Amino acid sequence: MALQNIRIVIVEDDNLIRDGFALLINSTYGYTIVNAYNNCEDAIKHLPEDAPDVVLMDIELPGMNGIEGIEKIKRLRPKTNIIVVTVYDNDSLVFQALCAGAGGYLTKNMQPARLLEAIKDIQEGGAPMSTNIARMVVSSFQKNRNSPLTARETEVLELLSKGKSYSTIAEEIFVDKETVRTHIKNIYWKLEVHSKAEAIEKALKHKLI
Amino acid sequence: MALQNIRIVIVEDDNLIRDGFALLINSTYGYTIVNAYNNCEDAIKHLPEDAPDVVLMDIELPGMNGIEGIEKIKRLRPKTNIIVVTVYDNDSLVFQALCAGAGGYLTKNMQPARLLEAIKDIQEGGAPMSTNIARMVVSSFQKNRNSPLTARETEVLELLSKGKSYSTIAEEIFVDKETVRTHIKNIYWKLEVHSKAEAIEKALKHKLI
DNA sequence: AGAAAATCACCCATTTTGAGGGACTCCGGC
DNA sequence: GCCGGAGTCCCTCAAAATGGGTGATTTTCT
Repeated sequence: MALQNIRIVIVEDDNLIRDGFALLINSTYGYTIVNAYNNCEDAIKHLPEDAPDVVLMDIELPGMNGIEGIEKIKRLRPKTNIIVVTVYDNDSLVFQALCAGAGGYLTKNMQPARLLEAIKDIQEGGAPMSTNIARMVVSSFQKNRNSPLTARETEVLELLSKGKSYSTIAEEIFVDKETVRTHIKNIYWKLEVHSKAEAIEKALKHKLI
Repeated sequence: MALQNIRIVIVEDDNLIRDGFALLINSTYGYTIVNAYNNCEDAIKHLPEDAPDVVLMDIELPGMNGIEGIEKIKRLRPKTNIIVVTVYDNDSLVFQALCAGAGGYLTKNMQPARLLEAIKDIQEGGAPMSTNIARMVVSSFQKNRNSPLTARETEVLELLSKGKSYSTIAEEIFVDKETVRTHIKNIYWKLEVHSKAEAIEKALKHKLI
């Protein structure tokens, strides 16, 4: 079988970490660091020549940050697999990175060997994540189990959040428009809001829908 | 250090698979199968006595299906960790299961040892997933990179999808209401729709927002 | 039996929406 | 230097949607 050599680019501003990763990866058969940068701008400039299969991307960087970097790289070479490697594990950054196009997310407290596994995993169609990141991602799907809203109210609010009008909602759940109005009035009262936008905002924030 | 014995319940209607899992797990130190059922109803009935830390749940089951089962179990014992183990890997089922409260999702083509890893992982705050499932989950965050909409139009549509009115959107992005109206007219033209609800529906479907 | 949930009704004023026109900048690519 | 896309703003019009108030009946579950 032909050797499939995985071409890897590192973007990381800490020299020690960058060189450490490079050494580890280069000394592994089948993995090659084609280049290592300390900022996104340079990495993007050399993207055509480097032609990486995988980019290991830090988030906090001088100049363009990692999130923007991910976006630009994915726009220029959509097939590039990007794994974020960072110390940050707060919700906002993780979801921003994934939305921008990251295919994996590791926090720097991993064992070095995990890095190699992750590269292999993402090349095989996986999405390598540190345990805490995976949990955050999965949790993001789950609703609040202590919603003040009834099942029907939740259903109505969900349809409302899809931009549907009272009349459309009424048709879809086979009740009168007046009933929908009553449900919405009760929703507003329970959520202590006075408009559709406020209700949706609060519902999303508390994961009621 | 005190032995931490993980209490596990299996819900799986295939006798062969169920007994296989049970044998594997019971023969591993620190893991105990407290009970194994071939349907959700029985598992839920015995939930208080079984007091499982982890439930391994199949999806296709006689009677109540796995999704409903997950919901009920999480409602009764929210701290129970549920791992779905199934042959199905289509988007809809995966997201339904995660929304219902599953904390992990494995497809049955795994190596048996993966099951033990997964149980350990979920007990330690992770979210074990098969590679293809992880990729599906991560992909669900990513937007279509070939949107027909401009950046501004996307921004407007995003705000519209949060239930905001033209005037509110105008205020938030510091332009005139008339400008918002123009953007929305262009959005409708590009998406070939004639209302807010249709636009949002189409945008969500094609992951434009 | 009582409470919570779900259903429908009617009033009113205001805001929002969708569709049709037209017009003016600013900027990047050719 | 010109063209076109993107973004901005303006006007009119009629229909639809929204939010608030008040009240009432039925169903469901405990």
